Amino acid sequence: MFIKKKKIETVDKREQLLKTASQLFGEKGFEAVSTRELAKAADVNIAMIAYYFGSKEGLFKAMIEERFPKTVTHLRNIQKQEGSAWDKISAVIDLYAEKMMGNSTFHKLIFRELSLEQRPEHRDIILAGIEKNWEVIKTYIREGQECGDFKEDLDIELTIASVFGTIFQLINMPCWTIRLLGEKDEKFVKSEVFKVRMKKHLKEMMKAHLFTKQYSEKIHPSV
Amino acid sequence: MFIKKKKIETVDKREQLLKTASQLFGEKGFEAVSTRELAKAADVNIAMIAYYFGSKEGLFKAMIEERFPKTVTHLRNIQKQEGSAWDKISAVIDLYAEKMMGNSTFHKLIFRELSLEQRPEHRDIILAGIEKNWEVIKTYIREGQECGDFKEDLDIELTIASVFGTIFQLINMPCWTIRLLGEKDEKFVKSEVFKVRMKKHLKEMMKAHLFTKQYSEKIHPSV
DNA sequence: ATAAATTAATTAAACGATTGATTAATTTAA
DNA sequence: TTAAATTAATCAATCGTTTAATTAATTTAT
Repeated sequence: MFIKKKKIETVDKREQLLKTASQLFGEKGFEAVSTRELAKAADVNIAMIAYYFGSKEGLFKAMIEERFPKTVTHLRNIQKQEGSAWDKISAVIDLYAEKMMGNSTFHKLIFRELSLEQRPEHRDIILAGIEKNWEVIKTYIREGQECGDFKEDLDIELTIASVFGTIFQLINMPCWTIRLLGEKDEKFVKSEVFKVRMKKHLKEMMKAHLFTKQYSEKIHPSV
Repeated sequence: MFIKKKKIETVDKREQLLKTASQLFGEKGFEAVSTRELAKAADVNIAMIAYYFGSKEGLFKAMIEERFPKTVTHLRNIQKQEGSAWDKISAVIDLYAEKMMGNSTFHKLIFRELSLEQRPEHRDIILAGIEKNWEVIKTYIREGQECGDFKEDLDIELTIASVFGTIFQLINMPCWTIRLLGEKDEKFVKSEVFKVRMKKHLKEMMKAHLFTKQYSEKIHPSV
């Protein structure tokens, strides 16, 4: 009943629906967006939601599954490149800063879904996509520990939570962030200036947190 | 039509509504909770929502305004106590860890509201309540800088974002946290064990981040 | 190659259910 | 006795979904 043969010349209304859903659900939340509003914004007839996705819920699920960023590939590419453990952590910070700033409405939606006790099935899909990434990041931290650069007694999991939490807090609540920074326009949170500042802070904080005192003295010799 | 004389002996149904609203809105989100479900869970007639709060929206707003934690008083109490700048930062971490863990459904709701582009009026109420707190925390960090304990070139605002972001990430997305930590039960996120672990991580990270290398050597002399 | 048959895509209209809100009547307390 | 508190019933509006009809594209048969 669903996917069959395909017309080749018409505008892809399925894709329009996915795009609009990501935008509106991200801004307003799943329940706050009606199918009528969504269809109108996507310039598509309401019935196309059922036609392509079965239901509003089905559209939401498809959107998560199809739009979920395949970050694990990028993370593993970092491994292949030469460089110290710190270089890899630094690259991880860059990667997530770029990904989450470049797709902030989608990430709002993802994390909001994780904070809700609705739709546990969706939470499982999301978490399955994220979990693999943590293992790669853990590898890099352990690598730094094994070569003696990083502290032995780190709480690796909560360190990861701090990196994600910082980016999430800043990106997903723009109104919070601009008030904290004394800015006027919420667009600042999407600016290059802010991205550079966020990366700098995270790297400096993580440097201080991860490196042993010995290493810290090596690269920052005291007077 | 709204607040008038008050019975003294009857169960306070207004309070029941506020309590239930905080719980259900926190778990499911504002739009996902119907007035009927809410009234039933509060064991109260639907019409009481309009009677006491005018509307569902009014209940939500009243709940935010009346239940919003008055943290700024506790923060200023920290100032009064004797102790180094670090002692104060440490007390701030303890305070927020306790507050947010002790009232996690409410905080879910607050932060979710900030991530939405709905109801800007509510965002303003929330932010007005938070903003004052930041100023107090900034004072403590500057105090540490002035006495030479803390680094001069800190990004104070983003440091605050890291503390909030870490706690928020861990508390408000329990399913995320237990997957990261390899735990089975979401109740772990509410446990004393976890609270201690979170505080320890945050304090160690902030110590490394805030203190100058000189100070770090003083309290952690190298071999 | 072309007409007929078939299937996919799209539409406007309507479905029953549920939504938040309100009514008018009743109970409760002062 | 009077005003506050509470109730069951009902309101119009909107919800997600479905229908039945139509158009557009593709396949099949000639």
